Amino acid sequence: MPELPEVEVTCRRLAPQVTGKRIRAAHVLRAGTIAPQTAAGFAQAVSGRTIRAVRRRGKNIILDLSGGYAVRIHLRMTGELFASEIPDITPAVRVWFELGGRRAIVFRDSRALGRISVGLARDVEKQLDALGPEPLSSAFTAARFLEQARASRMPSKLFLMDQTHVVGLGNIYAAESLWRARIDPRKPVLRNSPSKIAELYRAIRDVLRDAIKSVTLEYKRPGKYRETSSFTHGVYGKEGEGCPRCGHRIRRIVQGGRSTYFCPNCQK
DNA sequence: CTGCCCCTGTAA
DNA sequence: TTACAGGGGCAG
Repeated sequence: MPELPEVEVTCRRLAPQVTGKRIRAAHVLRAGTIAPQTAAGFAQAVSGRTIRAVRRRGKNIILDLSGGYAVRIHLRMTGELFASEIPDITPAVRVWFELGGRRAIVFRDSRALGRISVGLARDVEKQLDALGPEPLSSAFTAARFLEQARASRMPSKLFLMDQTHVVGLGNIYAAESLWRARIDPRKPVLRNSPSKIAELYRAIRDVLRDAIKSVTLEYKRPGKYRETSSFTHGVYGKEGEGCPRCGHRIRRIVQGGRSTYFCPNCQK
């Protein structure tokens, strides 16, 4: 599920339901989900605190708590975070936060790769400062992006995904951004011309904004689950199909151990 | 850079 | 049975 657009929409939908609520208790059903502290230490640290804000930084969800604490949640591959009534404990429920009035926040994660931690807000902030700029904020400028791109020999796709040059892009939206900018994902990023990098900069922002819109619509249908959003993919998952732009067969390769889809004809 | 690991579910 | 999965940390 989660790249920046999905995490953003998760936060937007959670925030109005839990901001201002007090955490009565945290129930950790799988100890490994909490790191680096212990399950008991985590429950102890968050219990009794009030949720002041819900926000996103990259693919992380931050719950700002009273008393100068913050919870950091990373959904990884299959995590989901949502407000609900006291939940049924299905096997994928890893952690849930008991609020007042029979309300709860549930962290469900079938693969159990997601991670939750708590810390002093200033320490959490320090960790987040190590991440690159938010792509839809004013901190992410074309000039900064160009400067970073010209200094890296990484393949263009891995450059987009490593969360230090820009945050929030994962396997799908990195591939889609490159497709829109017509850049070969294997090409060392510094070998792209400045105008190509400028196109990529625009593509990243366009792709993410479009995806947030799609995911927002998707999540609005109550009770309906869908594996993918209505975001129209140009290449992702389309090995062997025709490129929507030029009709050439879309290829699948492996980079950094993960699938990359691209059009070898129009991505140069 | 590649490979391994963390985990589980689902499809080929 | 194997491959693969919208992530990321780490060792070599």
